[in-house]
Amino acid sequence: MRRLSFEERRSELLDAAVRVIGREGLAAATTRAIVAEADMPLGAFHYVFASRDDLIAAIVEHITEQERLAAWMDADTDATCAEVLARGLDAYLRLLESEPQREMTLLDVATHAMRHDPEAVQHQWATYRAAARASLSYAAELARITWTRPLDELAWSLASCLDGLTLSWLTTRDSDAARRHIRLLADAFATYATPVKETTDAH
Amino acid sequence: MRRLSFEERRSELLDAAVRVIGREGLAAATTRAIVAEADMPLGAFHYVFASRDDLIAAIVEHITEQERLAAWMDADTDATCAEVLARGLDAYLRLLESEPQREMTLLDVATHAMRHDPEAVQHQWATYRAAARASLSYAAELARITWTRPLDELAWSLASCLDGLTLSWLTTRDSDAARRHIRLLADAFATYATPVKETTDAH
DNA sequence: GTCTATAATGGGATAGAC
DNA sequence: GTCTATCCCATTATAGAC
Repeated sequence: MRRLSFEERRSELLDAAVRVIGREGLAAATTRAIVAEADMPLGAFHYVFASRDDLIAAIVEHITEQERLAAWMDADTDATCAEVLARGLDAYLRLLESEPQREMTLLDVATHAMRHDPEAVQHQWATYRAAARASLSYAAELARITWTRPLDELAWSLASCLDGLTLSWLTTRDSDAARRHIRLLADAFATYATPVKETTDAH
Repeated sequence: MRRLSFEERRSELLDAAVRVIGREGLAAATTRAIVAEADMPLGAFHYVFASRDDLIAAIVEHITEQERLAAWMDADTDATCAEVLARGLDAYLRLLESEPQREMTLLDVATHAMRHDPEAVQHQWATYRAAARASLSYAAELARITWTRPLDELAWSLASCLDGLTLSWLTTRDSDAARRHIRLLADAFATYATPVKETTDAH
């Protein structure tokens, strides 16, 4: 029918697979379901991917490229460190609430890859950690503070807390409790902030 | 061959299923693989379970009965609140390190059940939260403190942090970072502790 | 290059002999 | 009650027509 380049086909199949997994889970993402979602004939699948396993491996990398902390902090006002962090975490929670399938897809693929491709998972989580690190740096800038503990350590902790927030919200769907938890987390991290000397503030 | 009661059979099949899922993941836990693990003929499966879905649903409940915080805190010394908590969290981490399959099984089953039986997952996480609550109460007793925030709120947060610790350790396998994170968590929760007046200490 | 038709496998469930 | 043999379906992968 229509003529697609290798890359277009690959990309459409990956997107279709992500949609199917989001709706019905990894187990339901058969080659048939994926090509149906992408509106291609079954045979087209193997133009691009050697096997179903091959596609699933590709999904791990495909997902990693997406930023988890996309809509993070806003440079709004003169907020305290805890407020800046709480706002950032709340933005993440709102993303989670609006697109829970996104993170469920992530969990599905991650649990699969933990067994079949551990290195890919470690790489994926390293990406999250880097994002957490960047967010902490940015928060420090906004709140005009510096961190009193190594940024890498705090980033590991923040990434871990985000994992926990994700899993516990997905399982309980208790948004009020999640928001109370966010306040607690923000306060906890703010403990490791100290005001930076302003240049305009010198004596 | 040998004659087993309904309950014995059921229990052996569930245990076998948990072992298979632990080793190879939920997708690999076919009826054939499970009965092979339990050393039963294929037909025996349907003596007990109407279908494979039926067994998977039963696994969720079966797992929930197991305590996640089994080996928690020891009543050892006159420790501070943060120390008691850190020791408890460290005990959990050691359990995780020694039996990672246990938690991977849990994740596999939970992600499956999130789509197919959300209520069962909420029930499972409610159990974890109750265990977290009990642990916080016990820690308060050991460290002779009371909590300055509602116990239920702190329990939700602790359970969430445990979820995060689990997921981030499983994905990174970085035990050193996990232990640094545990110190941070213990300090954060200790923030909400205040010394209780001792009865021997009155006036 | 594209797609249909089919081979080959593996799985859930069950019938029916013992 | 127990287990073997089998049915039937869904799946992956491919061969081969267009």
